[in-house]
This record gives sequence, C-alpha cells and structure tokens, in this order.
Amino acid sequence: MPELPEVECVRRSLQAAISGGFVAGATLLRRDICESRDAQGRLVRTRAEHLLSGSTIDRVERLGKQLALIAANGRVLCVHLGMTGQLLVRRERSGESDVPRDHVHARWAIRRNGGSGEACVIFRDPRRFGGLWTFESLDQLKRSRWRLLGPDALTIRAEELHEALRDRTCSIKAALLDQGTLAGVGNIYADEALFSAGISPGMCAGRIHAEQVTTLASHIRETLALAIESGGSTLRDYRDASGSRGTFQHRHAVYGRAGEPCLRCGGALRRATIAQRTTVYCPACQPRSPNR
DNA sequence: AGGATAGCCTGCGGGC
DNA sequence: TGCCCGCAGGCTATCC
Repeated sequence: MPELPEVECVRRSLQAAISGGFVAGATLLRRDICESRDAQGRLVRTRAEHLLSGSTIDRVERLGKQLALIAANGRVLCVHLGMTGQLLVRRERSGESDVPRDHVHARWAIRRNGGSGEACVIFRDPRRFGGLWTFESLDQLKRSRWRLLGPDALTIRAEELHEALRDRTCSIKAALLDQGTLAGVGNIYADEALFSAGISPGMCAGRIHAEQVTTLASHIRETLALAIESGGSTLRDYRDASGSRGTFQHRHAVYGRAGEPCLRCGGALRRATIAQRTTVYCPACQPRSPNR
C-alpha cells in the first residue's frame, strides 16, 4: 500500500534520522528478501558491507515507490516497501514496545554524533512483497533497476504524460498503475487523481485528448503533493520511519467509498474491477466520453 | 510486442 | 467461539 506519498514521507523521516550516521553493523535475517550484484552485475551472496555496514549514510533518494540509501563511499541500498514494508527507526535503549518485532527481515545499527547516540533501523515486511537490492553505485542502480521506471509522478510534466500514453490501448487506470509509464502511482492515488481530473478510469489511455492529459498531469501532481503534506494515507500498516501515521485517508474522495455519495455531485460512487484492481469512481463526474 | 493473467504472501473481517 | 473463505495489492513471470 505504500505509494509515492507514503514512500516520500518515509524518505524524509529516514533521511532526517540517519543521514550523516555511521552504519556500525547490518544483519540480514532473511536472505531471500535481498539481492546483491557485483560491479559486473553478477549475483553474489549478500555481505554486511553490501548492506552499507562500515559506510556513512549520505542521503536517501526516491524514484517512484523505491528508495535508495546512498553511502558517502558511493554504495547504494535500494529498498522497495511493497505492500506492507516498513523502515522504522528507534533510539537504542528507549522504550521500543511500539515497534513490532515480528517479520523483521533486516536490521542496522547507526551511530551519529561520534557515538553519542545509537539508533536502530529495521526493515519489516509481513507480506514480503517488498525487498532490498544492493549496488556498487547509484549509477549501477539507475542503469539496471531504475531504468525500468517511467518519470516520477510527483513532477510529471504534461508532455511526458502525453508521450507515455500515446498509442496505449489499455485503460487509463492500467496505464497509471504501470510503473514503466509513470513511477509512483498505485491503486489509491490512481483513483483519486482520475476523480479529481474528471476522467473515467476505463477510458482508453491513448484516446484521451491532449488538454485532458494536461489536466490529468496537474491533478496527479496536486493529489500526490497534498497527500505528502498530510503525511500519506494510513489504512492499516503504513507508518513513516519515526512511526507516525498519515491522515490523508480522511480526505479520500473515492478510494474506499463505493456506494457513498460523490463529494461533487452527490450521486452514488460506483465500484468496478478495472486492470484487475478494485476501482471506485463517479459515473456522472467521470463520464466515458468527455462532456464538452 | 504489448496486454492480460496467475501467483507470490499474510492478516483481517464477514459469514456461518 | 472458531473456522474458512475472500480480499487487499505491487510486481514478476508467463501466456496469448
């Protein structure tokens, strides 16, 4: 469920907590959630230094729903949270009872300020749709894994979206969920942005008029930015690195509101399955053929 | 080649 | 109360 806004909130809270920190140790508790490659791209057994042990954390970057922890020595750890993944930071020897102990797959000890404050970062993911990928450099990540992603949805420009949708024969909802088209949008924000833009989720992606694509691009950016401001959407599992919940779920116009009145016209919101995903929309405000 | 589909995995809520 | 089933969904592999 973490989509772009939630991942961005994790990025910010994680960066604030660990940038400049020295990774004193790293432990992988489940080997099958992590993939490591050498400089030639060959699969190798993950060692502690792949997980940045012995490195200093420089910064945390994001593309779409994926994070990259970047070390000062150039090494990179890519983290995907999948459906239920969490990166949680807690201070050592503080009451840590609020941090679940089950489904923890990796753990890091971080020292900041010359050893005065030690923090613990954990990666937990009950459903294990997420994972870790290690790289020798940011360039290697960008040339391999991130090459498969489209432009980041938070800053998507109208021309980029138009280019990505041109000639596509699938529905606009399917296209928005395709990370190779646009990186960062999942089921929640696809429905929210399409409602906001007044576009039917079942519309053929390649047949949307240019000015509607422009409208959609701006509504995608706006919806995601608003969600980030609200700390993301917490339906059940999502927390940022400091353990905080988001509040954007209270502002969903359509997601999870099937059968309830449309906030714009008052008609009943409809539920359908589009692109194998539960989709909620307003048939009146999101007409199949645009009113004009 | 692009689009549709199955499967991965766990937790929870509804129904009986 | 307890069990079972369906559903949630990002992404990859596989098929069409």
